[in-house]
Amino acid sequence: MSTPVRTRFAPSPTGFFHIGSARTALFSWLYARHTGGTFVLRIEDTDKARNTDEFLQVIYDSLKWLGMDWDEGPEVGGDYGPYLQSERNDIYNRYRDRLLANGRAYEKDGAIWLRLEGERYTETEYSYNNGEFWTTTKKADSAVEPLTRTIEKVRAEPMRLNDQVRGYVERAEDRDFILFRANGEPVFHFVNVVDDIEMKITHVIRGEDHLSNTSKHVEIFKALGAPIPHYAHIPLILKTDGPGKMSKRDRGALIEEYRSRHYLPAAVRNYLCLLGWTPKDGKEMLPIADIIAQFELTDIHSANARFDEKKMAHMNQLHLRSLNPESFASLAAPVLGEAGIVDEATPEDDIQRVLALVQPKCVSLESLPGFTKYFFSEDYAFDEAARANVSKKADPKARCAALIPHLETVADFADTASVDAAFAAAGAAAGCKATDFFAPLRFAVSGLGSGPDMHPLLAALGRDKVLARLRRFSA
RNA sequence: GCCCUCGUCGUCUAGCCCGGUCUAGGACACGUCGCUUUCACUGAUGUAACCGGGGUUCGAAUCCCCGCGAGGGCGCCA
Repeated sequence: MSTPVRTRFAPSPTGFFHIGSARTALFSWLYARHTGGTFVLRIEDTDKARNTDEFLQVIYDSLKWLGMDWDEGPEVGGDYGPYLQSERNDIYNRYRDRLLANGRAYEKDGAIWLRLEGERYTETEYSYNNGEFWTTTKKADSAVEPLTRTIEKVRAEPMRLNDQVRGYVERAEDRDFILFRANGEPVFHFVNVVDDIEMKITHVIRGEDHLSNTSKHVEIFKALGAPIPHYAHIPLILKTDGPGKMSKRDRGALIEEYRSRHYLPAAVRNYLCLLGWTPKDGKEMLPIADIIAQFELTDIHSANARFDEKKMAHMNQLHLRSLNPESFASLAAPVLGEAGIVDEATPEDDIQRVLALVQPKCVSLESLPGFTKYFFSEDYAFDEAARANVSKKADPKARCAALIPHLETVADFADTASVDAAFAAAGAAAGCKATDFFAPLRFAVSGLGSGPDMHPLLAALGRDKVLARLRRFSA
């Protein structure tokens, strides 16, 4: 191993934390952890008009929530700070002066431009529609007189990038571009490269939407005489349906949402890994240590992936099930408290017992309040879909009414043999299977179509509650 | 318009680099069935894909070319 790996995540605080940003951060973080390198967080807040402290906080919180700790950056410091671009103007000016001095930059219209090296020629651009200029050699057959302008172009040496994900990519810039705006502020391309140089970043891992920009960045590195880092352009996350990449407005696009819906961060992280990368051993659900151990940039896919909310939910369910009962309870109890299902007066033992009972059937913490309310209250709702389902085979009220006398003979509902006998007797009397009582019974006592296994459910609710609810329901 | 990238079940993907073991495997979703004690659980099972056309080859999902499709970039936004 030559130089130690340094990766970075460089978000700009202009909106909430997007799922695509989260995955970009994740891959950078994973690679740093895999190689024993350093993960740097740098905030690209050069666009003052769009940045807010609130969004900055969202970035920090989301990264922490997903378990991505940064070795250098805001809050933790480091040798190459400051880590907020808004505080690095002296550095940018120094690099600008260097380019001005070595002739690779010049001033025009008050802005600073990078001078490309190569043969120069002029070309006419035509605009036929909305004023955007597209270079073309032949005129379109439009009735309207086109706008025209003459621009200077350059036949520059193309960059030949050996991208870790995509292999060799060739692309040439063909015109000088802006480094500093007329108002004196540096643009993204420039600060991004300068910071990567200053922070000694060895691997730039970012979305494919930057692939075409990379030729600009390489030109800046070369003009500055700095070594070019390794690049890995990862695929984009597309909308579940419809065209284009996922945007902030799409459902499920914001990390905040999963947090507020009580998704397990480990599950979200695990799912994000699966979008664009596959574990070698074929196992999808993996602890983070295994992912870190296996993660290689060259295994990242090159095709874009569509976001699938259902698979994400499934991952969450798998992670939920795999929690030991103590962990599950410590996460679930606050959710019940927040939903008002339990309060300080609720005996801790009751809560623990219900959670232990329910964990094997639980699909999400989000659904847990509705899934457990009937344990703690007589005021539980009856699910209409479940009612329709239960009513298909037989009238649930009649079934429950038929069951009551048999259950009354059972003294203790924890006595499974007696409970079984009661079901058998009821079945014999009604001319149906013992299990035919289950669905109506469950619906009567819980208002739901599913829940814990029948024996433990009856035992947990107890004889009095079960019979009272049955009587009320069948009346 | 120009440039870059990508193209295996509805979705995420394995296989592709090093052609035959692929009548293309897994997962999610969906359908069916079982568990003579049910269900959002669990087990089994089914439907379903190599974008199209040429070429190379005894043989192509795998290599080459051309189409087509998808995504991205082309800002004094980041």
